[in-house]
Amino acid sequence: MRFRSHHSPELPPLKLATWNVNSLTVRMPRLIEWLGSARPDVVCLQETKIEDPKFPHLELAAAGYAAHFAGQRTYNGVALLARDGIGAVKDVVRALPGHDDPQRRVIAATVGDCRIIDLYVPNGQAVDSDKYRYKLDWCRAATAFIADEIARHPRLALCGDFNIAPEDRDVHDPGAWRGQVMCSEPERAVFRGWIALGLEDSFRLFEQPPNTFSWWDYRQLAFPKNRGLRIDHILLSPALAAACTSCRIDRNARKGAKPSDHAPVIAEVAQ
DNA sequence: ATGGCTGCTTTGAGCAGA
Repeated sequence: MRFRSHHSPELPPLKLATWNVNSLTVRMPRLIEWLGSARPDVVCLQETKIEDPKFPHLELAAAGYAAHFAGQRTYNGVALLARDGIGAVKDVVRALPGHDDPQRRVIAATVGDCRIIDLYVPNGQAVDSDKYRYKLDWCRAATAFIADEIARHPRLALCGDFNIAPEDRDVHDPGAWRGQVMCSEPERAVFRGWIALGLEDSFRLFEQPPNTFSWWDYRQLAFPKNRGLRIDHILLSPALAAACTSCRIDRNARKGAKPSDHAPVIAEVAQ
């Protein structure tokens, strides 16, 4: 038998993206435009802030994407978009098993031959707050879920707004942020714990410009001054990491009128 | 200097985000 590469050179790479849109209702025009220009195959959205019956799935279908979602009024809410023709979407999970929680922060599904997990990790507000304890408890439940998913799906991508800046180089001013929420040692230990499950941070597989971030505060001209954090991530299982050809943050999507405070992260995986 | 934007709320000043 003739040698055959695992990857098919005739197929374009699979394009995975994650984006906290901070209200899908407000961001729909920008999302539709961005889908048309970036043409991702799979998109994980966070902070949709919309109830399932009101989810704009018809508009997304018209743009060429099938949508699956787990939403609620006002806060939180996640969605998973799959470009038409990329493969069937199966085995959708809309909550952390065994974790009783009214907040809609997770959706997972198999898209084609890849397992996709979309997380909206709690913000945590401040390290001395109840919300911080909720964040760490939620992350503990997420860790068990992720481990179980990895065991059953070798081709897996863990995407989302983690609300964790994993290292000081992911922070515009590490001194000011030291020990603060999103940078505290217990949160960074959670991130390292997910890496320890065998995942790789796709962003760090490649040379990156210094001071590349995915979130900037709306206030104080933080974006033009590039005072941001890298808190949105795409982690890949070994099978996908080995085939990953790029990862970048689409800073342009943070520009212009009515932006989300987050920019999308996009990773490409050879098929 | 503890604010500063933005989105949401049975519509208003308060919460939450990060």
